Amino acid sequence: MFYSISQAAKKFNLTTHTLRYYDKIGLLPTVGKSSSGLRRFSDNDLNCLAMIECLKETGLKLKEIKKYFVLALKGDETIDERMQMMIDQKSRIEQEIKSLKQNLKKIEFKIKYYQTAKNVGESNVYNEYPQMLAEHDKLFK
Amino acid sequence: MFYSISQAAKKFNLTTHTLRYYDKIGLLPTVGKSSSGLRRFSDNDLNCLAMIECLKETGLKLKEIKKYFVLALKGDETIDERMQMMIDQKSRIEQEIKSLKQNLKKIEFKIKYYQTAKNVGESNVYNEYPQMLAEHDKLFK
DNA sequence: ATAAAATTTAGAGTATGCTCTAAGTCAATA
DNA sequence: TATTGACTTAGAGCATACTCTAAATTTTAT
Repeated sequence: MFYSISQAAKKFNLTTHTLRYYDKIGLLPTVGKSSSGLRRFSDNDLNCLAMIECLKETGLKLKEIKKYFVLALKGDETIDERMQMMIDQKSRIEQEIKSLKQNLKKIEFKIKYYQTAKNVGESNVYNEYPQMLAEHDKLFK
Repeated sequence: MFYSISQAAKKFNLTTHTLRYYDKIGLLPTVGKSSSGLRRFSDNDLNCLAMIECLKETGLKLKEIKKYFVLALKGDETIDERMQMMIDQKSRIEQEIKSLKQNLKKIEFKIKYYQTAKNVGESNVYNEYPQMLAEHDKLFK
């Protein structure tokens, strides 16, 4: 089963422009062409796209993603290297989740701060509420 | 207490170039200048920088961060708007953490897949292990 | 057969966030 | 006093990831 570029784009909420751009930079090395030059996306190409989207969403640069697929194309002797890329990516994601959780706490404090400020009717809560100030310092310093 | 641009940069692991850039785009509206034109970062300015870093790390664009500080400068009548910005940002962060956790699972599957492939001594594990294929489909489709 | 819709290419343009350079000014020290 | 180092500005350049255009070709529908 083959898909046109717009069918493939639709499946991943991308534009055809984006898919052609990915092809151009070598991110889709297995996508074929029909006799008249139209791109034909196979099921395997769609699996690649799913992986591209996954890696993109976790912050991997397109250059790195390309490196991954180029390695995959080389065959079994690159398994170790590809596995190491995924292990590295795993720890980057874990670190990112950790960082987001910490920053979420700061944002939640800000919301609480604004609620207090609204109740008190003034925004200069820091001076009035030493306890809040202490909490602020703990979070932001 | 005041800090030079390089002292401020050091505290936040930024370059002086970056701080001047932030100043230029209006992200540091309260930073003053000495009589001879040198920037003077107050403790409050450093607090702003801490908030800028927090918002940056959670993916907010500099334009939005600027909007936040411009609102803060306007005073109490913008508290509601600023609080809404933080509430919106909170849900974006929560969504982002969710997405990262899902993608982490996919990466972890890939690692497991490579380990299996290594044990079996071939990379075409999908055909040999229908169970793994099913797991792959569940994660990637 | 023909018109409309989809595809192709090369290449230009855009948005974001820096990053660096050049030329000059200012402050501290030997 | 001279030099070193930090600072200033304007503005150019860079990396990433698209995004769009134009002109030509192909496919699909009537």
